[in-house]
Amino acid sequence: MTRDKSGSSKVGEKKRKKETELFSAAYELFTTKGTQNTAIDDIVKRAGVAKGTFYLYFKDKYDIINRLILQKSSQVIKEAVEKTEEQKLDRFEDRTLFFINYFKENKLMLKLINKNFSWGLFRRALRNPEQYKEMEGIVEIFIGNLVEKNMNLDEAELTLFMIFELVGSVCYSSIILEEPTTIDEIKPILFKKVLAMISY
Amino acid sequence: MTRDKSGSSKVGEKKRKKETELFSAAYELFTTKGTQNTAIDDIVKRAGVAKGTFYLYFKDKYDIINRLILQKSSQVIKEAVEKTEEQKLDRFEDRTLFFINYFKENKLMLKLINKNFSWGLFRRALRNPEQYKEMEGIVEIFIGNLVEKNMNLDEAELTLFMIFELVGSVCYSSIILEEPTTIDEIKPILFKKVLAMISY
Amino acid sequence: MTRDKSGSSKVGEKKRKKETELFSAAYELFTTKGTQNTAIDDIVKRAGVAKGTFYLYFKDKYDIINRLILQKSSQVIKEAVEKTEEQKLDRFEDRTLFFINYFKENKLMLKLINKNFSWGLFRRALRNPEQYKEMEGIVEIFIGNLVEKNMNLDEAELTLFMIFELVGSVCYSSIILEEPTTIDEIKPILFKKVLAMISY
Amino acid sequence: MTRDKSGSSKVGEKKRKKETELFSAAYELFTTKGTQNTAIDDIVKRAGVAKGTFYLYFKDKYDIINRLILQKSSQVIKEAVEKTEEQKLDRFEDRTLFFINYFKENKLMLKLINKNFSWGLFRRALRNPEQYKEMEGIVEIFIGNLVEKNMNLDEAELTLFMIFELVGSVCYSSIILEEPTTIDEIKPILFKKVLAMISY
DNA sequence: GATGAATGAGTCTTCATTCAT
DNA sequence: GATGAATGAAGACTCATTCAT
Repeated sequence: MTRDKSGSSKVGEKKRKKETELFSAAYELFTTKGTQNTAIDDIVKRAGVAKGTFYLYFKDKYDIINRLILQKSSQVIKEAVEKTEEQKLDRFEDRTLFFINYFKENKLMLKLINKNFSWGLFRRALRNPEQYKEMEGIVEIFIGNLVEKNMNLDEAELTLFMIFELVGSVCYSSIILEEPTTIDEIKPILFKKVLAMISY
Repeated sequence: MTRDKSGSSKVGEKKRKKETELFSAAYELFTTKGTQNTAIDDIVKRAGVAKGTFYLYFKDKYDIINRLILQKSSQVIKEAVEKTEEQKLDRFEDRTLFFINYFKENKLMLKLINKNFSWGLFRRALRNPEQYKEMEGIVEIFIGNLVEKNMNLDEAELTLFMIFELVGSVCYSSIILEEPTTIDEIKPILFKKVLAMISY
Repeated sequence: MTRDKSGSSKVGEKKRKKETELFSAAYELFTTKGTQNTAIDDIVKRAGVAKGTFYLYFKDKYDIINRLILQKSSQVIKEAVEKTEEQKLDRFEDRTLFFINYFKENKLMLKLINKNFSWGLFRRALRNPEQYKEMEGIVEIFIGNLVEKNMNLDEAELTLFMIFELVGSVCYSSIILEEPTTIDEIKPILFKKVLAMISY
Repeated sequence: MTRDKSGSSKVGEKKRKKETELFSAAYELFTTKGTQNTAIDDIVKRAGVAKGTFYLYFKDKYDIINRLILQKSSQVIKEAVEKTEEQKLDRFEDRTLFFINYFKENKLMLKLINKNFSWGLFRRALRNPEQYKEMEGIVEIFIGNLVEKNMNLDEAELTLFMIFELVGSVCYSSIILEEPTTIDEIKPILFKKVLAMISY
C-alpha cells in the first residue's frame, strides 16, 4: 500500500534524494557556467543519474531553473532575515543595512538569480500560501516600516522593488565581475544610497 | 595594396556598407528576438550578404554583440545629452532627470543592453580616445557636478554607476516586462530615488 | 499453486480484469492517436495500473497491438454476421452488401486495423480452433457460396481476400481521410465493384 | 555571378549530387526497414554526408518521405506507361492489364508507397503542371476510356481510385509478405477482378 | 502478482564556423 | 573580397523495458 508520494517510506526517501541531487548539481553548474552553457547532460552526469531521470522530476530545463531560483532566493532571504533578527537592532535603517550585508554573502546564488530574476515570478511565489509564508512576513514588515515613515503603500512597494534591483545589479557586478571595483569598496556607497532611497 | 581599413576609396565604401548592413540587421534581430535566439544565418539573410562575409567583418558572434552594444549605447547617450543641452535647464538635478527621461525612450536598445551590459566594457570604451571623446565629456561633466556637491571623485563615479544600474534595471523591467507596473507609474518614484542618490 | 491462467477463481478474475482494462485503454488510444503515437505510459495511466503490470500481460508493444487487432476484428465481423443473418436476405449478393455496409460502421476499428492488418495473421487466427470457431463458419459460408457459383476453391478464397483489401482500403481512405470523397458518395460504386468481383 | 540555383555550374552539380545521394540512401533504407525504423542518422551515414547536410535539402523527415513517394511513384507509373505504349495493344483492357503487370514489378517502391500512399497527395501532385504533365495525360486517357464505355466521369475516377487501392494492397501483400500466396498465383485472379471492375 | 522509479540508447534538430571556388 | 555548401558537435527530449521492493 502506498501511503505517500514523497513521504517517509524508503522509496520516498530515495526519490527525494535523487531530486535533491539533481537540484544541487544543477545549482553548482548554473552558478559556475551559467544556465545557458549548462546542458542537461552535464547535470545528470554530475548528479550521477540517467538522463531520463531528469525528466522524471522536471518538465524541462526552464522548470528546474525557475524552481531553483525560487527555492534558493527564498532560502537566502529567509536566512538573512533570521540573522538580522538575531542582531536585535533597533533602527529600521540598521536592520535594512545588516540584511543587505548578509544577503550579499551568497555569491553563487547572486550569479544565478541576477540574470534570471523576475519580479513577477517572485511576487507570484510570495502569494503561494504554503511555501512562502515566512517570506511574505518579511516583505510586509519592510513595507510596513516604510509606510510608517509616511510613504504610501504603492511607493513603499516600488521602493522595495528598486532596492532589490539596485542591490542585485551592484552586487552582481562588483562581486562576480569586480566592476567597477570590489564589493568592499562599493558597499559603503551602496548603503548610503539605499538609506537615501528609504528616507526620501 | 590596401591602403586603408575604413577609408574613402570606392572599395572601402562598399566594405563599410556591408558592415553597416550587418550591424543594423543584427541590431534589429537582437532587440526583437534576443541575441540567443538570433542565428548568424538570420543576420546575413536580412543583411543580404553571404554567410562567409559575416566572418570577414566580425571575429565571431560575441564580437558583433559587444561592438553593437558599445556603438548603440554611446549613440543613444550622445543623443540624450544633445537633447538635454537643448533644454537649457539650469539645475543639475533637472538636467539629470531630463536626461534619464530621454534615455529611457529607446526601448529596443534597452532590451539589447540590459542583459549584456557590462560597466567594464563601457569604461573601456570611454577610454578609447578616437571614438568616444564626446561621451567622455558627458561623464566628466556629470561627475564634476557631483564633486561640486562635495562628493569625492570615487563616490561620484560609483554614484553614476549605480544610477546606471538602477535606471537600467528598472526601465528594463517596467518597459519590457511591465513588472511590477508600467514605466509611467514607476517614473515619478524612480526620479525621486535618483535625486536622493545624487543629493545624499 | 496456480491452477489456471484465465480461470474462475477470484485472483483469476482480478487478473482478467487488469488485462481487459489494458486492452480497452490501448484500443481507445490506438484508434484515436495511432499506435505509433501511443506510449505504454499512456496506456497504463488510462488503465489505472502500474507500468510494470503491462509487461505481466503482454510481451511487448507489438504483442498488444496484434492481439487487439485480432480480437477486435473478429468481434466486429461476428457482429456484422449476426446482424446480416437477422435480415433474412435471400440472395447471396444482398447478404454480402448488407454485411459490408454494417462492417464499415466501426470507424475506430477501421483506423486501427487498416495500417496494421495482415491477412496471414488473420488466417492464422481463423485456424485457432478455440477462439474463432464462429468466424471460421462465416468464411466458409461465404466461400461456399462462391463455389456454388462455379468458382473453384482457390479463387473463392482469393476473392474474399481481395474484397477485404478493397473494402478495407476504400473505407479507410474515404471515412478517415475523406479522400477522394465521402464514404456515402463512394458506397454505391464500391458495392457495384464488389458485386462485379463476386459475379465474374 | 550566380546564374542558377541548381543548374549547370560545377557547384550546382555537386549540390544536386548530394541531394540525389540523400534521396537514394533514404529510398534504400525506407524500403528495407520502413520509414519508421530509419533514422536520419542512418540516411546520412549511408549517403556519406554530414547530418546537417540533410537539413540543407529537406525540411524534416516527412519532407523526404513525401518527396520520395511522389518522385518514385510518378517515375514508376511513367515507365509503366511507356512500356505499355510500346506494346501497341489495341484493346483498352489489354493495355490496362499490361500496365498493371509492369507496374507491379517494382517491389521496393511498392513497400514504400503502400503504407504511406495518400490519394490526396497523389491528386495534388497531378495538378502540379510542371512536373507531372505526362502522368496527368495517362490518368485522363484511362478515365476517357471508361467514359467511352458509358461510365460517367465521377464513377470513372472512383473506379481508377479503387483499382489503385486494390492493386496496391494485393501486390503489397503478395509480393512483400507472400500472403495469402505469391503474386504469380494471385495475378490471374487479380486481373479478372480488375477487368470486372472496368466492365461493370 | 503489482508497483513505479530508473535507465540510457535513440531521435530529431540547430547552428557557429570553415573553406574550396 | 565574396560566396554558400558542408560540417559535425552539441543539445533537448522520448520511451520501451527492467528490476528491486
